[in-house]
Amino acid sequence: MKSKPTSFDIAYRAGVSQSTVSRALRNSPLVNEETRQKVQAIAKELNYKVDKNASNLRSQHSSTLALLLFEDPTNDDSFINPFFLSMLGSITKACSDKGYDLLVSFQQMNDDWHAEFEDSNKADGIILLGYGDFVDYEEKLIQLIEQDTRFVRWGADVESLPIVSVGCDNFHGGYQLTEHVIMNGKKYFAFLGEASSHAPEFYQRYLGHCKALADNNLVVDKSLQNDAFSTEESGYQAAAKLIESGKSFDCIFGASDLIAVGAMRALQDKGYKVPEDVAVIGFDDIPMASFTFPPLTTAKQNTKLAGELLVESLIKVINGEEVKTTLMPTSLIVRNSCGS
Amino acid sequence: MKSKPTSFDIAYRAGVSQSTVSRALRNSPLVNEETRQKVQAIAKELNYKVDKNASNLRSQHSSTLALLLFEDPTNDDSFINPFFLSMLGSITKACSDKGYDLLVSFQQMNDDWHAEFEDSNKADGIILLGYGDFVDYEEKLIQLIEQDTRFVRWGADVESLPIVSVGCDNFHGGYQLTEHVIMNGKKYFAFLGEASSHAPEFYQRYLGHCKALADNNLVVDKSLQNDAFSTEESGYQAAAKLIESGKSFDCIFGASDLIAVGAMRALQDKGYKVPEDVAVIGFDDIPMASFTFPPLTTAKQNTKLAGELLVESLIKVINGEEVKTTLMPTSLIVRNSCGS
DNA sequence: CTGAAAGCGCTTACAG
DNA sequence: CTGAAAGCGCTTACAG
Repeated sequence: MKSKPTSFDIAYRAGVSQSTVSRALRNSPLVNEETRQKVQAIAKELNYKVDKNASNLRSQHSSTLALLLFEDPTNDDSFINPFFLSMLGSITKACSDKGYDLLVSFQQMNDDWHAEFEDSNKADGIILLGYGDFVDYEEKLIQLIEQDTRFVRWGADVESLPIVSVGCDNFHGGYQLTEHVIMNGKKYFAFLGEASSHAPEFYQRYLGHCKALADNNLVVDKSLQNDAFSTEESGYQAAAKLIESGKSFDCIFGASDLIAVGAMRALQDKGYKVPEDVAVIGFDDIPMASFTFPPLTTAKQNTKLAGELLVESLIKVINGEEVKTTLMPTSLIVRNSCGS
Repeated sequence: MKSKPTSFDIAYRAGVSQSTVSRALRNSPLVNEETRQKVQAIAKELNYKVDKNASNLRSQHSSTLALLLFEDPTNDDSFINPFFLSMLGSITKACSDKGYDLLVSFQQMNDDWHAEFEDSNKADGIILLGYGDFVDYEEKLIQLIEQDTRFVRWGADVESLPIVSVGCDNFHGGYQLTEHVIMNGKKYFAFLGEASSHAPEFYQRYLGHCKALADNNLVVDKSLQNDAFSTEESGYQAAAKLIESGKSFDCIFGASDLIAVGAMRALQDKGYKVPEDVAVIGFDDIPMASFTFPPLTTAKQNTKLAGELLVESLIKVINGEEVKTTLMPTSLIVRNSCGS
């Protein structure tokens, strides 16, 4: 295996100093055009690439962003939530566009994630993506702040802490979705998903949902809210429990599409017709939402835009620019699961 | 912002030399147990993390793997093929398990991907994942070999080159799927997907398909094969063209699930009943396959296992161990789109 | 078991 | 516009 060329090899061939090679390669204005061209030609010929470890070490930044995906340990099968998977896709694309490399890692919620990447100088900053008990999560966020780690996160705004978040208007999404189903004549809503400060996104959706009910003179029946976390299986179980309880309802609002899909399956297994007997609505608009039977009405979170905003915000944080938390709108996607 | 501690800071506090700190932190057997404990305690207290840039530079390896996702530029919307997305998920998990970091990047098929990651010492090796015209792709592979880049790839075996691949038994998968539908009484098969050396995976599926037809005394009608690449839209178009041609057929074999899903939609838009009028089968078993209506019969490629094999194989290649190309079995997933 | 020293391949003041 | 030199923070022979 021939050893890789260094900037000294190029300097030697070009008849200039190594410093000049370094400048020429980075298009420094301090270098003569002719020299620059010669150096670059030789670099190309030798298939030379700057050693990033050396340049990062010297310049103390890495042009690399880290993505930390974390999940609630309760969900321990090996599949990533499809919503986060599509975020992962859009973040990867956004990083390429901005000229950053992306380091991806998984952490369990209970791991000790002392921002290993940033501390070890492998990344300039971190994007946090995942669900988990927010109360536990908040502790970690505080640690990150104390360590001066530069990061942005996906999720609801955390008013009590100086954190840059990018998230969706969950409240409005929940409101809009509920209102739409009310227009279709449904009156008795069940909500599947934790509605507490342990799950702020779900909670906001629930609050929007309740507001829509109240604004339409409908009653919020607390006993029709069952906890569920974002998996199909959990949605199935929660819906099954609801059905067994014997309470009557004509719509199930799944706090996420995965929950809604599981709920729909539970309903159909028990002989209910969707949407005639019970309408079902979800949240996220994951790819499979348009393929369920009937196709799922949901609130779309724009993952492409979210990925771009997350990356752009983090780059600004790294550069010390001022950045504000962004609240993206959701869009109502009407399909057939809500009765039109 | 306080500056990060270095190994010298720890050495000073521990009253030992910096070399000893370095050894203690890497659990070298050359260091006294007591010294080691003291050093590690201080490191923890200062929240010290080894600077990876410096250690990689010095030791000339990085404990990082790079994943190069490439796509045919014809598919230029921002969504990654869901099959690769789930591979991405499993590769990420496999890397964490093996103690490697993962750098992810996108490349267009026509980019100059001179293994930028490896050359720049950011990664010890590369995993190649994507579809594209294989003839173009092969050129790139040859370049990588010439550069002594360590890599493994997902896909069909390339017999002519010394390359480690991990892939599925596409031939057998195509055979098995076709045979199953023949059992269900279908006789006139259309195949949507390029069947040539430009797309070896699809081609193998096609060949397996043809063999199954021949073994069952059915005719292979070449005019019922239409090119398509792996998007829903392309599948829709190819199926629409097929329908317009007026030829008769009672089964469509989509070379991938995405193609099959698009074809199913085209059939239903034209008033055909699936599977009564026309059966549809796909390949991959992407998440949405179980949610289409009717649910799609397909050949499952085990992405979890694939990710693990890819990572393990690459690590072996990096360590100079001998590795062979792996051919994973596919499994027939029978749902309702094939008539039982 | 420990320390002094060299050096990985760059970038960047500093001097001209 | 260019070059000589220092130094980023480690790892690893080498010597003891």
